[in-house]
Amino acid sequence: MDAVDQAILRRLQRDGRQTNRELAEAVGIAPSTALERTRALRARGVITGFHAAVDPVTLGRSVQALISIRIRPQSREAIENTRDIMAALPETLGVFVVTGNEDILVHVAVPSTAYLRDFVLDRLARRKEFVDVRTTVVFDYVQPVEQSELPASEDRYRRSPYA
Amino acid sequence: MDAVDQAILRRLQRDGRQTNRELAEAVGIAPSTALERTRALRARGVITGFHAAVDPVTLGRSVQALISIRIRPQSREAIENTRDIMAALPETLGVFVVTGNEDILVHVAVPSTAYLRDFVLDRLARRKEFVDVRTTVVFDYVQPVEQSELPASEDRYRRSPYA
DNA sequence: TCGCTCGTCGAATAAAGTTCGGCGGAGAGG
DNA sequence: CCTCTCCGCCGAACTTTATTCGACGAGCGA
Repeated sequence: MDAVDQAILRRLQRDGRQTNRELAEAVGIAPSTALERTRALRARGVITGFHAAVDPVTLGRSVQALISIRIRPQSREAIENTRDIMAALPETLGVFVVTGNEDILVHVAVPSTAYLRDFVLDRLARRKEFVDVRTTVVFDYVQPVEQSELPASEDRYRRSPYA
Repeated sequence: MDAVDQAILRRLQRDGRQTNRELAEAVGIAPSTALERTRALRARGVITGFHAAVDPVTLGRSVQALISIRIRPQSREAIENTRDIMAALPETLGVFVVTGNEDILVHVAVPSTAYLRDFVLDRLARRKEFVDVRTTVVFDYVQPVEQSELPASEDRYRRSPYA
């Protein structure tokens, strides 16, 4: 993970479809080397895949929400099952398994608040293992286009630069 | 947005780097048509971009958290500023602007719990416009590889199939 | 200093993206 | 019911790109 790898990672997060030549020139190496570097990043598991980003609004899903769910019994099996079931729903954008009062947080995108109400009341609140379901409307959700390197580095790696 | 467009969207979300020929064959159209369809999806804003997905753990960021922040004064300006500042931090994976007790939810990935503590205490809790900061550890975060179409369709579009 | 190793390079080859003229089906108007 | 028009689809030609692979050279250990 030298500076070149970081530059490649940064650029591929911004645009995963730029040509290999373009990428190579931008980071200052030969195309064949860029190809090899990118392959290595994939092989090492740093890059897990390339995906098209879709705008939910253009698909008629303009309402987003975060749904907190408290699950009882609080067993590994129950929570992992719920996580997978929620992730498989077409409404779901993401699922967090969290500490705190609630066990799971589900990020969904739906067409309307009426749809959201029916979804929550008919699909979630009815389940008896969900002892508490709380819904929060999401006004805005932004994701950085790139997941940059942390300021801490070298010998201070894994430690905080804010201490 | 016919069935072919949906198939293209589904496949490109799974793998944004498959060849156009492969995509064309899979959805049953000519490569030139697949290219035109994909272009149209981009032009219409359905596809907003192509991005490499990066695994935070391989970059030494194995701890994830959700940080709830209550902001006062609760002005549009203060909240939008905070949203943008948080999104620009290297630790940040995503920012939600939400209803409820808190105003903003920040999803971060950091190297350790010690790093998280310093980040929260030194970078966030010190700000006087943040009147409440609560941190929740994320055990697991999963995202569906594809954002599928909702069951409701045709004349029932925008309405819930669960009513 | 010598020899080994590994990353890099660049040219050759294979494969893919891209363009564009023409074809054909669907729908509107007569 | 017929005909005209329009639009999307197709496929071959062309351009650009990805990919392979043998060789070079810097860095390092012996």
